[in-house]
Amino acid sequence: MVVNKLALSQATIKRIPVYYRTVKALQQSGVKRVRSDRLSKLVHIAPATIRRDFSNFGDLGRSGYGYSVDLLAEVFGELLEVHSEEQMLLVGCGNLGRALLTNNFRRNPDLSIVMGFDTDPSLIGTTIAGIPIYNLATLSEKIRPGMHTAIVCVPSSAQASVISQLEANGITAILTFAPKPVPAQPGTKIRYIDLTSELQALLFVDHQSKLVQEPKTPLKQS
Amino acid sequence: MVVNKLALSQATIKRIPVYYRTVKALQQSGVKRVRSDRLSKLVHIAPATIRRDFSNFGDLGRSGYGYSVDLLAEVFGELLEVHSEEQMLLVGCGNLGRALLTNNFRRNPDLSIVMGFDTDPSLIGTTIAGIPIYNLATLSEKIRPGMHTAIVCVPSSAQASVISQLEANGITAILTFAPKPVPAQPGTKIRYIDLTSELQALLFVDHQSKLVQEPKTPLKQS
DNA sequence: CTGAATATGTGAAATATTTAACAAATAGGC
DNA sequence: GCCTATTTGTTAAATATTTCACATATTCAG
Repeated sequence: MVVNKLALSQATIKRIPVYYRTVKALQQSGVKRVRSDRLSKLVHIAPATIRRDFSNFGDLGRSGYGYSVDLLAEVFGELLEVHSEEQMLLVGCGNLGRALLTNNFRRNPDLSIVMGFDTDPSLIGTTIAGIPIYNLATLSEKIRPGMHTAIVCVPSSAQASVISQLEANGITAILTFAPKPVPAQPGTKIRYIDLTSELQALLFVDHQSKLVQEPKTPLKQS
Repeated sequence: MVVNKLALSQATIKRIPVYYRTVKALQQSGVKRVRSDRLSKLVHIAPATIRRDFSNFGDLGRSGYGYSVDLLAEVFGELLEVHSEEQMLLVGCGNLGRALLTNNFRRNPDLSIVMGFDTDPSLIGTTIAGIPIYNLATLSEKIRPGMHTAIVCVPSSAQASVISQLEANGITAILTFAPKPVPAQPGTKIRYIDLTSELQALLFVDHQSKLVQEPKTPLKQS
């Protein structure tokens, strides 16, 4: 096996896709080399953090030169297994599901939603953006071997049931937009995207920062 | 001013909305008290972390009893300023924008998108889910005083320009789905939601965990 | 009212993550 | 080829966050 298990921190793992996207963009602009401080401005991550992250993957850089963009693209592409297309399924073809099906990660040729599932009879049998929508009850018939990944856009109330169905059918990686945590089987990785929480946390810090900046009702000019 | 500036960690801030949602749900089920270990199972956060988070807001709990659900709901609601409706605008009414307009945080009566902006002539002047869509060029005319928050669903290439327009019109909190970091003015808080990165990081950890679990091609049963 | 049971709040330890700072290595002009 | 300017990789320090463990406070049954 080519890839060894790396002891990467969670923080580093979350940054790998960001690095990958950025060096790919540089590569496509014809840039051949990049220094950690230049990259820092592009990704908003401190140069020292970038260098430390990169050092996990061997000595990628050269003192006094920087990093080869091509090499970085290759290394991160390998880590993310960009060489093989990940065929994913999506459950819940409401507004958000439809938006994701339509968008379908077109910028990333290695990510592709290939089928959708729903329980709404008016959707079953149709296609959205060319992707067929099946009855969720027929999941086990439609799923193809080698599919490990699902995107879940169902209401919180339906989520637990949907996720256990997915697990029963060999899905091990799930991205879900319903914020209700569910007990997952040991082998299953679930990532929750909680838009309301993100927004509320943003509003909270925005308001907090205004509390400090606000002038303390000055009685006189001075 | 009632609310004092609190020195909360970023980690704690991100959890406040989760706590709020959960205690609200408990409250609506008629639950009156909750212990940190019970809450832990609901939110998937360690009991000690919950207690430490809560201790930031004063002595909310009582030994041998737990926490009053009503009190928690009140405290977190106050922190998040749920009493006043946050009127937000959305820029970019493509697939994702349309999905968010249609959904419009209905579960949260205090969050509301009240207008959309786009540059596409075929959208300008229409409504989506009852929300009017205006020409982005007329932002300064349409925006209402007291609006501080925007959701951005435009392509990465348009993002920098859109964000500086928003800043020029008094927007200080921005949630965006375009992953390209932009230089923001000091007072502006920007939160990036990067779906592709989330998905790639998820796939990465899923694959990593399989590398360990995989049996090492056993030669014989034993 | 008493005492056993319970569950908080927190000091201290453990863990995770970022950042500073610099020796060592390389680049590239001359 | 030499020498100076760069820029890495990394050690050590700083910061951030989580978790343990338990003294203390409160509950509630009898």
